[in-house]
Amino acid sequence: MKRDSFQAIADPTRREILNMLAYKSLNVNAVAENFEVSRTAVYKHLKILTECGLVVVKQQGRERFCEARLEKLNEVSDWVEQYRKFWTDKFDSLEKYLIELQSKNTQSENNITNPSPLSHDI
Amino acid sequence: MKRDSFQAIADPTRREILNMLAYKSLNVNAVAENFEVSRTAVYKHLKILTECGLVVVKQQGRERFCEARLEKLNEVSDWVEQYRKFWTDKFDSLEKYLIELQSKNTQSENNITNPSPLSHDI
DNA sequence: TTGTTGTGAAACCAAAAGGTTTCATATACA
DNA sequence: TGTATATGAAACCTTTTGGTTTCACAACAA
Repeated sequence: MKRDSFQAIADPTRREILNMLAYKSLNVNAVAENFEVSRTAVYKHLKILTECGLVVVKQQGRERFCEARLEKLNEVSDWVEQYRKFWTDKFDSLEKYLIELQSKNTQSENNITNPSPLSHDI
Repeated sequence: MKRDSFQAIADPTRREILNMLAYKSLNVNAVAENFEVSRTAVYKHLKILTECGLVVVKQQGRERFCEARLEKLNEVSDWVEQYRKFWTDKFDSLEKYLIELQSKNTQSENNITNPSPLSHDI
């Protein structure tokens, strides 16, 4: 289906699911209980979240526990943050933010992830 | 239609439009010229972006200049940033791990592409 | 005036999204 | 064993999405 995080979080139910799973894993039924819509509908949302990596599922007996992988949101964060300066009115704040970002980047220059605000990796 | 920013940026074409308008205003035709799809299709995207306030239109003669209002993205930013710790913490752990690893074996730095082996249990 | 340009809107279409009900099946438990 | 539970999948439906072609019209330019 080639879904991405942007599409996944466009739906308010899916955002709520992510919030619900942020601090504790729940099985499919437990997630579904929190919504008006049917279990099957929630299951489909979970499937979409799984497809784009925002949720992983771990089988445990007949239950399947859903776990949020919120670090996948960095794809969205990176895109949005490149425009942060447009709503951060005080230049100081932006400067501070950039400095903070810069220090992070230099610390990790020799490895793994591309820290560019435009990167869509991992 | 009660659209929100989350839905607006779910579409890649609309994200590209926003990027295009980030630093300069363009009239409708000028925006449309940059895309494969028809002017009418682009116009509809612009309408959606206008409806949720991410773009404002200023008439000038027979032309309508589209201006990005990227500060409206703070709705998205606020939501995403509340979860930043979920990937910043991991990143920190990875950094520590790599620094430790590098001090023992410098060659290993090229092999690590995914921080998931270091996942915290939440 | 006449023709060209920039734009909005209408009618239409196929596919995707989000939902439902129903059924199948594997696991747990009395 | 037999029954309840947790889940996945299929079939189906309606609305939304993203696109098209076509037409209307105001503003500009010759």
